[in-house]
Amino acid sequence: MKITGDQALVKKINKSLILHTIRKHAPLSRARVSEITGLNKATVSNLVAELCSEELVNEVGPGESSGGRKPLILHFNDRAGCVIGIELRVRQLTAVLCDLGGHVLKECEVDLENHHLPYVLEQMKRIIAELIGSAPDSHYGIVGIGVGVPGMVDEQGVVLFAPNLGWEMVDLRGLLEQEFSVPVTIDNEANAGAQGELNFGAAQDVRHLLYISAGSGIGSGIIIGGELYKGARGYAGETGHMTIEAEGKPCSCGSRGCWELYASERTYDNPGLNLPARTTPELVRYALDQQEDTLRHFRTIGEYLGIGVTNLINSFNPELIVIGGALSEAEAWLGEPLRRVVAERTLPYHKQQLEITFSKLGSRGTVIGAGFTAVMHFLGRTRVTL
Amino acid sequence: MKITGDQALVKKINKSLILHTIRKHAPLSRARVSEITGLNKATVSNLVAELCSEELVNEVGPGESSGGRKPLILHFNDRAGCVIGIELRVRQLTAVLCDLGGHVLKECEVDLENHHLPYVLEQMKRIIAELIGSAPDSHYGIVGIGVGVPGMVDEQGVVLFAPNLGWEMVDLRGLLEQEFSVPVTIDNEANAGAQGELNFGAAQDVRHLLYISAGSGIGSGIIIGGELYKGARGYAGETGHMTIEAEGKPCSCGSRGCWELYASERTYDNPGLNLPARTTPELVRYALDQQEDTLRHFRTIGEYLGIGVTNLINSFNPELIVIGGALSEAEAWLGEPLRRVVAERTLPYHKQQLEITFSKLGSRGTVIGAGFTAVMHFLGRTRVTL
DNA sequence: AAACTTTGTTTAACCAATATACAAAGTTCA
DNA sequence: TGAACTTTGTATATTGGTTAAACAAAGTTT
Repeated sequence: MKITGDQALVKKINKSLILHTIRKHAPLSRARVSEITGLNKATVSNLVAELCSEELVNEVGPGESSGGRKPLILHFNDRAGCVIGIELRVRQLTAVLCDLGGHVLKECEVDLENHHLPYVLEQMKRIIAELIGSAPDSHYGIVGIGVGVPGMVDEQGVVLFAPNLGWEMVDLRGLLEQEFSVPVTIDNEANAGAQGELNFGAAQDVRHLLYISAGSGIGSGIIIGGELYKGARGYAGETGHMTIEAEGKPCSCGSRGCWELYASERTYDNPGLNLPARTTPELVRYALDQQEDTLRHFRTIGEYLGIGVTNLINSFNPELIVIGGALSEAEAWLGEPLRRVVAERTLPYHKQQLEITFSKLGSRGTVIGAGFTAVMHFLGRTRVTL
Repeated sequence: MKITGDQALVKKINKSLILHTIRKHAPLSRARVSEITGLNKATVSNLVAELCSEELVNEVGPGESSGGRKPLILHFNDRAGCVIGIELRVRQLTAVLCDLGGHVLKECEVDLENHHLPYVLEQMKRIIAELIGSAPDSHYGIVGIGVGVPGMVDEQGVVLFAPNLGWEMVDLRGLLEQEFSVPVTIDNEANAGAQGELNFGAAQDVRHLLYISAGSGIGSGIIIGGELYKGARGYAGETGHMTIEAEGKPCSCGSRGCWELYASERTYDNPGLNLPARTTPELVRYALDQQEDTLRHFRTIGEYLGIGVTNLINSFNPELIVIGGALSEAEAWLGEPLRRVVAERTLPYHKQQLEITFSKLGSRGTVIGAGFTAVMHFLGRTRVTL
């Protein structure tokens, strides 16, 4: 049964529109909301009253007059509730407590000793419980938990396959919802990162974004029309296994010449390179000391990143590309070769209008994005397409 | 100013829903429409009455009773108007006159002697005028012209770049609208093909479709959520220039190792191959005669197609992939190697749920799709996303 | 202090969907 | 055969949302 139109829907659309207008443009008056949205002043007044009584919006007193009656200033009430954002990584678990505005209230980290599901789940539950315990009192309390995991996730929040954890078909959402009785959203780590940059980082208000998470592998978060695109079964964006050398090195995925064999931290293990270290933070320090092998290798990685990025540009024609993940810390050395290769290899029209930047949120992008996914899930959004 | 909700919008949503329900499920009764859409019977009655008086829907008399009063059968009125679909190719111009149901009423073809804009435009105008002249009388007359061109097109219908025609920045929509005073839609040839398969061919009711047009080059039409995805500037889907060999053959686009150098008709010119012909239809005949070099080459093309298709699967995770374009005529020889390579190279979860088929509409897919784009533009569609 | 501006609310009107009742036209089964 | 049931489609009154217009409140300008 499809979605039909009735008055309830109209109200939902307009209320959602007003809520998100206030969230993005606060502080502002009812009159300004009416101007921005095109809704009648009376409609705005009514719906704002409801939003206020739902504690999602606050009236914080009069503002400056612009030649008439003083406006009553509205704010989105960041403190109406809290969410928990979690990033599950290979060696660590990062978790944050955020308010509805995405402000981090508390942060913690645990090292993981192994990847057995019961153990990892135990750690997650412990850290979540701890954060929930330290959450400030609020009208809605904890409204959701968002998790970013290094693997493929379907629409139901089942981790289909996470090679770095050795997980297959883990119903992570079910397990966490059962424990905490709040809505849980599970997302691929790159998708969470994309959400973070889209809402708080380098990609605010971008319609078509490609977020590339380059770390121990490569994954992409694809935002189309302001909306996360997950594909038919939820595992779009597995770009690390894009072939860039038809007869290249064999990959653990069963294919050959995969992009991430040439442009991720997986290259560090290559013995021929003579690298003085095996982790990005260490190599960054060597690069700062002008260590030759490191500089050369970063240049190579940058160039290979450029090849894959070019492929994605040709397919998606995004407005903006954001490079995130552990490798983004090497921006200083990757940026030039990456942009050079993209400029060399893309079609002329792409060059003019495409921007490539590195993550603004750095290593916290994913965990903030995961949390924010839960916020958006709580607030909802109803829109019309013509 | 954003889209707001009011009663007019509600009506638009429901009317659009009913119209498209009838279009897809006809013949059917009002009661059935009410069931399918979830709308109240009275609402359906009212809106169907309007659609009838607008001639978009016809009541064609009573149907079979299922134990009660006989239903009054409704049809979408294919004959309420006509559209013209045009496919502009390198050597030819194909045009069809279609009714609103996508049925071809008349078809013609012109050979092109050169690609100078004035000459091509002259031919297009002549052929369009001829088809308009032969259109049957109908309530709305000619409601639009849809064109598929081998190049990149922006949202305004400007052909940004069409290397095979030597065109740059041609405002084709403007030129045609000025001449004929009906809405004109211009689309990339692969996008038009995707629309054709989506509505009439191998991909009916698929939500996420990837249509790959393999001919003199390779282009892709990307359907996301049932909607054509054009990217930030309208040139998403330029997948032919995806790198599959980082240091491969240089391409005329300025890059190297582009997919279409290995998996399109561009391979035919490679002197080392010893091919007995240089066009797909001829080679198909040789393949039918078991000509060895031809069979081997088709196998190679199929394998390389598989590599690129794998890349796109990893990025987009579509529900269905349809291979169209001139090379689809060689399905018998391309299918096995293509599917084999995809099976070898994709991640395990992709294999289970992905289908790869070849175009059902064959060479007419593009021109029908182009026409149908004009139909959809005329009918409009208003929907809600939660 | 009078005139004008700006903000936000109140009022009445409008209109689309809906539930409900109902009419029309069929089938089923004793 | 005819009474009971089914199905289809329409008519009616109600509901509940947006809106235009008037208005009230609170400021600025001259």
